[in-house]
Amino acid sequence: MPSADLLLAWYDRNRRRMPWRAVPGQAADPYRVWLSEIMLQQTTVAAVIPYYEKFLIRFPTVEALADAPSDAVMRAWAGLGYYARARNLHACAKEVAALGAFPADIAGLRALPGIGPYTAAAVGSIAFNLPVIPVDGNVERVISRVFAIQTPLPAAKPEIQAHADRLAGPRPADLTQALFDLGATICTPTKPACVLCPWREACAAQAQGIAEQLPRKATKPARPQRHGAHFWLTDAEGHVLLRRRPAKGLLGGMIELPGTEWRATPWSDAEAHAAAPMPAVWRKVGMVEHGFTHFALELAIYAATVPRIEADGFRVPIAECESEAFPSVMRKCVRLIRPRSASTLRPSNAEETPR
DNA sequence: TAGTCGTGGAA
DNA sequence: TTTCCAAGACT
Repeated sequence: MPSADLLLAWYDRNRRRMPWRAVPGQAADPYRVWLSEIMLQQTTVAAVIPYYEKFLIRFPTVEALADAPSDAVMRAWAGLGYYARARNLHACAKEVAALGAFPADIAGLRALPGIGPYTAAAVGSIAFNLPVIPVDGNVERVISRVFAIQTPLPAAKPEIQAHADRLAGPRPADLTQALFDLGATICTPTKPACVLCPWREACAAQAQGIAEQLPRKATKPARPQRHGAHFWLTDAEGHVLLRRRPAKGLLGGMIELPGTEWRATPWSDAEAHAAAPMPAVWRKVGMVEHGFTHFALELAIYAATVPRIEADGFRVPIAECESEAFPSVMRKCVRLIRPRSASTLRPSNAEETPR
């Protein structure tokens, strides 16, 4: 059985500094812990930091976030991905503001939008010092190795959770962050630094020499290819036509150039012209490629200028479209047309212009 | 429960 | 180049 005290001693010597972490000895701010945990879902620390800093300046408290217009939240999140997180973040802030404070128990946290079993345990342990262990990718890897679990993921999750639960106990906030740090710096996916590991003596995988082969994972299906066409339509006054995507589903609530559906077969020029927002002399500008988690996307980009735009959507001055809530794939499309816009690729710091 | 849902950097 | 991966939630 691995020793929590051993891990905590290692943590006290090696704790990593991060913008959302409390200074040793001081209480953590539940708002900051929660905000960081939502952003860190399936997202690297490096990608999160600039967004976290920006959110904290723009929305210093959960009340400020709750009172902000939805479009301001989506713009601030644009580029970070998994946009349902931003919608749930805003909804959660409203509920917490109405409650007066974050719930200090697992059931109360779990009932909030965007907070699942992992995040409830993470916020519970880090912000409220509840004796629980959040099981994320790091903890899955550490537990799989320490106990030499051969069951492939995701089937092994219950087994891993059961082992993790038994580790809970002393200094919950530090123990949780110690496990994160161990997984991030020592017990890494490839080439784990077992020689430096505080749990080396207790690790079954290390004893068997199979640490790097764990955790085992079920093979994933191949990503299909999809195709679409999107349109850069400008008018004589220097406006461009944009659209807001449906509130739910892929890139829900985000802004896009008007376009076709994304299907398995490519769009011919004739098909694309027929699907354009309005008749015009369309010129093919180029192609944009983008990889999503479960499919690869190839977009043909067409451009045209007309005297007056008459189509569904809304028009914005071309120079101001940088501040729109574009997901990355759409920012790539815009960059194809306006190469200079690359400097504002991510994250957008432009002023908000509520509509 | 198995899919859906982004992104960019590392391997 | 392609694949893998990162502090998962929701349906």
